[in-house]
Amino acid sequence: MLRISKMTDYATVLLARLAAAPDRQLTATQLAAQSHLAAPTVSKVLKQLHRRGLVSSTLGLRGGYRLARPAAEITAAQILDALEGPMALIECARATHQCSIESTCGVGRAWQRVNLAIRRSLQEITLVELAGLGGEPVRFAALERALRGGRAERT
Amino acid sequence: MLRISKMTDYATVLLARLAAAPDRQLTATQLAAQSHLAAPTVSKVLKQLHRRGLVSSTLGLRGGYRLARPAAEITAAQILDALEGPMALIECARATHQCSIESTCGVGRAWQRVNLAIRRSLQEITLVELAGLGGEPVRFAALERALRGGRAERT
DNA sequence: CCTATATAGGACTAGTTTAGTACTAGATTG
DNA sequence: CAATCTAGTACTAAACTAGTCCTATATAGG
Repeated sequence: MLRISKMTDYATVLLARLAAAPDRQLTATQLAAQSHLAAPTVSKVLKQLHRRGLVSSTLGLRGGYRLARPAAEITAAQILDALEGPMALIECARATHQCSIESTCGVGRAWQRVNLAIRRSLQEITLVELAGLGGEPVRFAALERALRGGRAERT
Repeated sequence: MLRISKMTDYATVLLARLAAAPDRQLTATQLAAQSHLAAPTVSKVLKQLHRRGLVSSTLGLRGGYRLARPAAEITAAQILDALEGPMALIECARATHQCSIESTCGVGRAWQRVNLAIRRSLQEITLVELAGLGGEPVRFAALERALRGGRAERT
């Protein structure tokens, strides 16, 4: 199905809310209310985002969360990595792969290239675009550039 | 993690084997041996591929499987769809979505575009390339073209 | 100093999905 | 009619996901 988890989806929504109010500091409760999500779940996601350095937090009374850096410097790939770990379409594409037939099947290599292409495109999409703040829609030009750059060997 | 299931991975390997021997007819047992996979699992995947029309089969003694059409006419997207159903990064991107905050969050729309871009790129990758039969590696030019075509509104 | 409000971290549970197996039925060849 | 295939379905075990709860800690303010 090639899907991202709900948590990652939630994370994007929450980050988009934070991006829309860069100067303010929002609590987990506020974000939950804005997003119509359950408070404990929101809290969990924000904690994870903090752990991975995408948001900064203030403890105690009047505490809350805000983006750790400008929305333009947060990419879709970073969000995915933060919530789900480094993405890999198939096991073969991961660092420690052990495939007895890889030398003959060649499929792994092909998937790896697809994997890389998708990954690079996700690195070019920023939170600004995901949050719809840029005015313009997602820049597919960026996608193209990423893919073109990924083609190490010329055709 | 943005991954495909093992079954889909197996399907690709099996289809690659069939693509490598277009004139022959291979049994599930033979394919299992070639691929170092468990016979029942291979059988299950092949049955699914048959159901979705990617392979044709012959019953009875001397039966077996072969590709339903040339490898060049089987795409990565078709394989994914056959094994996992229509792909969608997030729930919002599916046909019957019900998201109370979609009008304000805008995130769903952005993911949908990413989704579409990936999907189109997968439609341009054929089994020939996945199986490594084309001589040339996966054509990233095709990926680019697909993405460029996906950009309905100009920048 | 004490309390209310926050985040931080971890443990835990229920539900769903995935992977794999087993069994029965039907088709074809010889 | 027997051997060898595929077809379909049902089932089980394991893994993952989503979500909740509890405890600890930090801060602001009375």
